[in-house]
Amino acid sequence: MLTESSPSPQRALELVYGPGSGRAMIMLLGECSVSYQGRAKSYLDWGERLVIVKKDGAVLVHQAASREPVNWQPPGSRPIYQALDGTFVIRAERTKAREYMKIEFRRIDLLTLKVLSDKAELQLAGMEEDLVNAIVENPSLIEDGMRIAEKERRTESGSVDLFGRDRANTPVIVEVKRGSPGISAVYQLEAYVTDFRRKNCEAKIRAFLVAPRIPLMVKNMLREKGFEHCEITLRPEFSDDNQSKLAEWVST
Amino acid sequence: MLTESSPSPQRALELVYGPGSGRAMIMLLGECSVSYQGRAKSYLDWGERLVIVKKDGAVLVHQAASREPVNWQPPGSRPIYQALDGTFVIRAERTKAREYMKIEFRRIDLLTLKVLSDKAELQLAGMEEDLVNAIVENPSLIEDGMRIAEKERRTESGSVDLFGRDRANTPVIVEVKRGSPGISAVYQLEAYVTDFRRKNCEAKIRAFLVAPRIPLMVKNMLREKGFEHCEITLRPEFSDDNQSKLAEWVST
DNA sequence: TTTTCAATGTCGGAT
DNA sequence: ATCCGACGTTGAAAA
Repeated sequence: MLTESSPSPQRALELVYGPGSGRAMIMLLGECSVSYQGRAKSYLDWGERLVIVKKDGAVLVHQAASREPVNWQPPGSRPIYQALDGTFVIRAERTKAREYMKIEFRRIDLLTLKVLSDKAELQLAGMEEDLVNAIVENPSLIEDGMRIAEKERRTESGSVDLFGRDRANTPVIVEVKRGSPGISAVYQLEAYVTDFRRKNCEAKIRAFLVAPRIPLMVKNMLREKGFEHCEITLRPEFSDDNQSKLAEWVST
Repeated sequence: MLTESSPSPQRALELVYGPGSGRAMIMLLGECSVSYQGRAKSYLDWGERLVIVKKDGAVLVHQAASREPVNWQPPGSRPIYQALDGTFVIRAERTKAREYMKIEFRRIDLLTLKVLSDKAELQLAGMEEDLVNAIVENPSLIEDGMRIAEKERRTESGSVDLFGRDRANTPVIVEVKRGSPGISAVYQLEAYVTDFRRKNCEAKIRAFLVAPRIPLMVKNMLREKGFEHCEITLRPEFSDDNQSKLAEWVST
């Protein structure tokens, strides 16, 4: 790790182009301004911020508040550094999307470089796919006698998460949302139902919207269109050996 | 600014609870593991990362790559710090959503605190609203003779960006997207058109989807449903005195 | 507070 | 490469 307080622009240049800097994460604390042009255009006047340059070309400008960077460049940019007129400049260009960002530091309080050694990958549970899989394994969560025939059925009017048949062998489509579904989920169901009826000359089809919680407005729309809904909440759990990690988490 | 290399957990505790720490941004570089439970559940095994704690309660865990933090807590959490068994622990709980995150450091390479002085706000141009306004000012961008009567018309079947009439006085609705629109944009148009026809007993209505670029599949769906589309790209520009900043940007 | 929708969304997977 | 949909989306504005 390499860290230095109040480096001059020249000194900063030496550091960011020094040995091993290509694989290092670079952090700068200081007073800067930021210009961006690409899909949109922005300008951020002088102020103190934290700038992070990652080895994959991601560049983040963080202000004192908010989870989101105020300016950024996604991975894939190629940052270059310059010392100009007593300022330290970072330019990051994304060739793929023709997007440019320029960060100008007129004061650097702290410059840090560190190669991060990190082989771990995030283990994550509780996403929409987990809920879909739970229903596939136990279709009676939706209704007794339900059978799931297909997952991720894609058609020209979009994709539906589950396709199956109920006890009476009536076709059933199921749209699953892990969060609070909006009106668009109803549109999606409706579009698929319309498409199905036209294609299969089959008048009868049932449509379910499954989510942990469904807003009243959405429920009303569903009822109005003759669709059904089903509120299912799953406690997020890791599937297998990660259970040990889970146990650890709960205990502490 | 306060920065220290390889502080002990006890020393780190003194620093993060020291004077002025409440308003400071806290940055930690070191080896940590992260557990999260809330809307989902996750575990991230030991590895070297950058952790940022902001004054608004936002907590970010950044790995060596990607624009996104691997774990985080949104603004509003209240982080607490502990020194336990030779480790330094950050716990951040979001009361509102009942979400918990625990970060455990078994080695801290660098701990930095800094109060960021930053009064600037981002100036941004090129959003969807700018495209909508451009069409309002010059409706012929869509079609000759077009008149816009209403902006942001919201109904129970959703909202449509623009409402107007064409040369023949036929009602026209326009949905505007600044990015590449998905199928859901077509659903939205269709829902509105259906609603309009039912409510107004007026058979004729035209529907436009406007975007810089429209995927083929979406175009096909539009054609199939009798809707129209229009590809418009606007160069993002600041509206007024910010032009000076723009000029500066272009010149450098 | 809840709902709704945009975002320089980002990201991953499938075609 | 484009397209498509999920995301612990986040964030802001309106009801």
